[in-house]
Amino acid sequence: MHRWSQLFIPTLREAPADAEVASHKLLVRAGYIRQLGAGIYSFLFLGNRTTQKIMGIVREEMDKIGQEFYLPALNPRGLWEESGRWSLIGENMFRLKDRKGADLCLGFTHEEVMTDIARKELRSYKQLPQIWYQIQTKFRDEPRPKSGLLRVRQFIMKDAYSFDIDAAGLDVSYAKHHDTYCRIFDRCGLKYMVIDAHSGAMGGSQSQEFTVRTPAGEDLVVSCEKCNYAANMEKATSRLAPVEDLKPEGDGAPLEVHTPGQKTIEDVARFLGVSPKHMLKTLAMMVAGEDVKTGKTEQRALVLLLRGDHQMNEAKLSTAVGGRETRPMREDEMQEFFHSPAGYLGPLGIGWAEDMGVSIKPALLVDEALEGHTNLIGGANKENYHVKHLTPGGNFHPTAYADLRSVTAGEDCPNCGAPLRIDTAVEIGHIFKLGYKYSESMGARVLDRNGKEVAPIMGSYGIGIERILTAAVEQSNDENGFWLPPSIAPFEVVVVSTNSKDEAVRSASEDITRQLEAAGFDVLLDDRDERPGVKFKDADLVGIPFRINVGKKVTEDTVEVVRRSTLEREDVKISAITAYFQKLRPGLP
RNA sequence: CGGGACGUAGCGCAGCCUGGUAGCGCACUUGCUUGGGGUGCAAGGGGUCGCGAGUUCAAAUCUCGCCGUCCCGACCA
Repeated sequence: MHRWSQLFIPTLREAPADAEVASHKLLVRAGYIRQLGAGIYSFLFLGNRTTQKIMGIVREEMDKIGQEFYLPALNPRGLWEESGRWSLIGENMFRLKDRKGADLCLGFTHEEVMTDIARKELRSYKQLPQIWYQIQTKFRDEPRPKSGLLRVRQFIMKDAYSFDIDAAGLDVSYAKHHDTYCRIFDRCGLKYMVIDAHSGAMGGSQSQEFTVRTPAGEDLVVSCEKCNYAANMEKATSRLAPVEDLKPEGDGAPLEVHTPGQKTIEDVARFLGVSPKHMLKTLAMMVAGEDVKTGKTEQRALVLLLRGDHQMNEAKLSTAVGGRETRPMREDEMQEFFHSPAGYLGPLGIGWAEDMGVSIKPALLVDEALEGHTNLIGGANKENYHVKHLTPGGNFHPTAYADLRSVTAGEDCPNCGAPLRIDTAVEIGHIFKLGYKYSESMGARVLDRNGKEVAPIMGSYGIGIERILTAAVEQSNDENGFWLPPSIAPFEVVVVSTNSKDEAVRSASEDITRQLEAAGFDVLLDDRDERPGVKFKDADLVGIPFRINVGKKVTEDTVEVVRRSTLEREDVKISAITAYFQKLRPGLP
């Protein structure tokens, strides 16, 4: 029997001053966690119980599709050099040296280790598919740990890796994970969204994130109220309201107009009496590229055109340039390439590259929203002048069209046309078709049906264990505390003995606890010699979804059941208490 | 890494400007009291004032350096 009086549950009346988000404040106050350093937390009794329950659910569901491994956190440098990530990841990886001076790192994820096992052991398509997973601690030297458990440097992650003989197989493995993740998060009682995600510069064809809406989140999620469209900001698109192009003046040839001192889009639009929608936003960038002949890294000029009222999205730009690094062009570089001051750049009169391949000519990327539009207004590449009648594909020729803009709230859903909303959210899971990146670079090969050597195709799939807890707390809290879904709460029921001096109350509390435990419930008995008010406050704080108040009414065989989420109270006969909770199962809210 | 703030008892804070006995609330210990929403009274315990140098007769307080934590930004396979 779990007696509060014998346990270590250090609740606090006040939250630490440096806690900002609700989950951080409450998990500390409820005695779940204590901070050891920036982004490093200890889990105490209640916190550990909860993460164990979460891991239990994850394990049960993952075991239906895969096999659990236990892998080293300490990894030798060589392995990570093979995949290229030793240098690619940079400062975000914890590195150390052993006594002999050999370089090691602490596992960031486990693609390398899993692929190493695969390449040493897998020989034939007959051994595929394989799904291997682990639930272990990951280390990341985050530049800025923050928000309690949301962004930390050491955390538990369930990560899984699939190996298939072909893309069709990967589709199956991916779908299995998708369904398993839905079951896991359903069982954890979370209200989550599955969103299309940016696959990153690492390649990979498909990727979805499982996210939970909360103001504490760091991801921006675009979602449709009507249909199930949802996507990461880095990936989201929208249907734009039609824009009627400006009518050409005269013969429609490019026409310079004097715009003295008008630099910003808004200034110029107002000055000329047009909407920013008819303006071109011109962004000059430098992009890192490699010279084919010399192999040297060099900078290349890149100009982006967006509609005047649109915002450029860096992740989309990164995708458009194949993951190469970009940065804004400096003023002196603008002079060099365009002989134009900032604020007056435009696409006319410049020899743009014909394709995105290596070329010494600057590239012109035009946002898809501008495709087909005519008579736009942009800079004239000279101070105090803009140009009317600019038409992409007409009087200037883009190197390519690409999706470069960020969606804004209220634009139309690309599926159904209903308005889109934008929320912050916490990422709790991510599934990812990796492709051949690791199997190729690390030399994993199996023989296919025809005896031909091929690289297996991989997927990787992660779940942040603590983030499930954090998201659940963020989702269900008030100023007095929080309540967890029964499936992941440290206890399902707390029995509050309101008067420890009253023998009838005391023994009834014990009986009820014993009964419920016998029926398989996780019960915490608050038998402390405290005033009822103190116990009620603590019970409200610590995340347990149900409370039984045992008080004066024991003489009438009655106790009070309080549902933490709604604070609804209900009198229940002691003799019927087990049946009462059994009826709530398994669909406890 | 850039900008800002903070570091005094377990937690929350005052004291610092203007140098001189380290203080308050909660928590903790003991006794009494109370017993359905952090009960009341009384008596106690607990501090290298983040660390190190310097200035001074004297430093929590002034100066310099370091360390740590938080917030904004950059970053985020």
